[in-house]
Amino acid sequence: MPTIDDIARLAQVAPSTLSKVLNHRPHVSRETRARVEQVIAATGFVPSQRARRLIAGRSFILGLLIPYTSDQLFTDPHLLEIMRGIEAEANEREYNLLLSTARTSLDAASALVRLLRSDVIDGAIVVETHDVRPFAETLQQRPAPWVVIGYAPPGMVPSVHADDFGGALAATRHLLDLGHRRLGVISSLPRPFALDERLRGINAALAEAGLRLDEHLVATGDFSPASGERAAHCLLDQPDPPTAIFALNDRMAAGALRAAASRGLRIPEDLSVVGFDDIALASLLLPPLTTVRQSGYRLGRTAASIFFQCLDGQAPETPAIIPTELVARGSSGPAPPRRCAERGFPRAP
Amino acid sequence: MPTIDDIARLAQVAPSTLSKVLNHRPHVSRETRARVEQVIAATGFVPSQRARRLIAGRSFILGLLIPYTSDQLFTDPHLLEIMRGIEAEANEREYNLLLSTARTSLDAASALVRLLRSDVIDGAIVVETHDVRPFAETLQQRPAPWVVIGYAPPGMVPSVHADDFGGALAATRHLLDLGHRRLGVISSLPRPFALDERLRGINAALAEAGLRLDEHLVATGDFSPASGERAAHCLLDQPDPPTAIFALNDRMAAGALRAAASRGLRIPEDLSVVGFDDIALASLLLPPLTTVRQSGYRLGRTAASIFFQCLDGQAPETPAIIPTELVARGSSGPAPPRRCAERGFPRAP
DNA sequence: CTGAAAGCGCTTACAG
DNA sequence: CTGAAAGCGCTTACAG
Repeated sequence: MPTIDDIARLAQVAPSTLSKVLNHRPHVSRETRARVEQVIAATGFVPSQRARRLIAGRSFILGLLIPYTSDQLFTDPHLLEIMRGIEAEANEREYNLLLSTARTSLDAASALVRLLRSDVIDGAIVVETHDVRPFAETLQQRPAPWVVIGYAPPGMVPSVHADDFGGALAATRHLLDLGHRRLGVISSLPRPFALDERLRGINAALAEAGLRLDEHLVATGDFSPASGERAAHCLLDQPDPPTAIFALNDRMAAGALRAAASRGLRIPEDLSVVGFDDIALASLLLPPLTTVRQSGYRLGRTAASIFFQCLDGQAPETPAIIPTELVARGSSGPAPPRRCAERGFPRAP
Repeated sequence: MPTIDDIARLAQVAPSTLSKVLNHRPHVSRETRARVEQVIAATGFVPSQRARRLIAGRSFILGLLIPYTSDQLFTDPHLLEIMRGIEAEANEREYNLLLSTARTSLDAASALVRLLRSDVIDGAIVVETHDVRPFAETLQQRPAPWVVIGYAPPGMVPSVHADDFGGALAATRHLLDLGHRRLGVISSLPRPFALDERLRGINAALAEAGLRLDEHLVATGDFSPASGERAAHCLLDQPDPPTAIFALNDRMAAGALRAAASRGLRIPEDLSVVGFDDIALASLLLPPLTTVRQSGYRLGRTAASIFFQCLDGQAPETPAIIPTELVARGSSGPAPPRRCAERGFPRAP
């Protein structure tokens, strides 16, 4: 690989002059600049980032830290959209994206500190669905700009998250508009902040209608379809079962559809089912799942934008909240006239 | 951040001696080493990678290039498994992973050359489902080790791919064992190499049974569920329709299930459906989809391992072929006794 | 064994 | 405007 000295010799200037041209700095005569630019173009010379970084005192690399606790995250195509969003923004700043995954948040946090210490990256975006405090604590060893995609305690770190509250509010209103009055919910334990927000949204919508959530109608899963199936059975086994089930993620909603099918319940005639996330699966289920969509791309892009604001020494106001959108499909419909002994009638397999 | 000079002063040695300790080099007395190591531990000093890279003449960063033509790839959770596999291997070599996506192969190829030219990365793994030649040509501008996950012309570049042939062979044998004799296939146009291989596998299995693929029973989609649905209808509209449909990816298989449902065909009693990939969706469909699983993690890990062999100057024998596995689920069953006017009987909505 | 010097490929003040 | 010198933070021969 040719160095700046080689090219400078070719262009018959000093390396320092070549450097000025390379960086579009003033104090170079028109003619010199033209000649040098021509040589650069002819040779296709690109200065070594390695040397540049040493001088700049930074790496121009943004870390993306992904703990994948319970590998749930990694079955989530959403993440790829987030990456694309981050990359789009990073490219504009001539930053590259470094990927680091880890099994737990603690592993991710220590990987992050190592990357910062050895100055491989200038800072990071952390995708954290659970608790950002391990990161905050570990990062005290080596402070650097970082941004969380997810929920963080106020003032701890800049963050971006989807409008989980608003999405759940819209979905619940949708069911209320369809005449549903008994709403079952499939939540999870432990419950990430995002699900707290979704539950808040549900409660707010119910309150608007003068209703409140029957705590017997809140079942618990672990985000997996199988757990959603079990939870749906629990709900439908109640003496006064719900006419609609709102599963707080799509995968559990898929399980709920399956539970309904095994009981011979028609969707949406006998039971409405709503999910959250709008994963690729959602539109492929039979019937297609009504759900709440969030834009991973915008989450990523916004997170990166905030990161660069921090890097520039600004203190952006966060959390930034990315809108969500109700996508009404075939799995939700008018509430059945009377819910009673309709469930459980058998059907040819 | 403290530099090696700071720490050397603290430990009362020359920077060059500190460097030796840091890199576990000989010719340091036992006592000096002990003292220096203690200071390093106490200060938590980690040498700057930036300076190291300048000297080493390499970046210790491996690029991962992902063209996402038709964004099909990006709805594929598979990709995340590939990343994890690559990262696992890279970590052992103390390499970091740089992510670069691009809309087309050409964009990706030019991004790759730019990354190489500015010595941000030492080489790359390219996920290419279509044609690697644009990469090969562009890379002549700046040769570097690179490995393809996908199919490549022999001798052009080291590559890794799944055993598409074997997977399709196993799936077809499975259907033949169940008594199916008229097999419909949903393929695509244009057809990536992987699908050619899957078709080869189908033909090989049919040949074993003294059969051959009826070309009227090969329909064409574009990998999307909607296209699979259309293609399935075409197949089922034939005068002598198939008793089993092998869609060459899971998303089209999901479409085929939907087509069957809309015609009132029971799965698998009236029609068997088999997919390929085993995406998360597959086990959630009703009935769960019989399909062929490939391990993204192993693909990634193997690709990285081959990359490092290249980096070490070896010439690994490739393509490496990662096994696939038939996953028999509920969507495939014994062939119906006689296929004739069974299709199309209506059903309560 | 230990340390002073040179150098990796650039950029940044600073003279001329 | 132009270029010689110093320096970013390390490592690598090379003396001592």
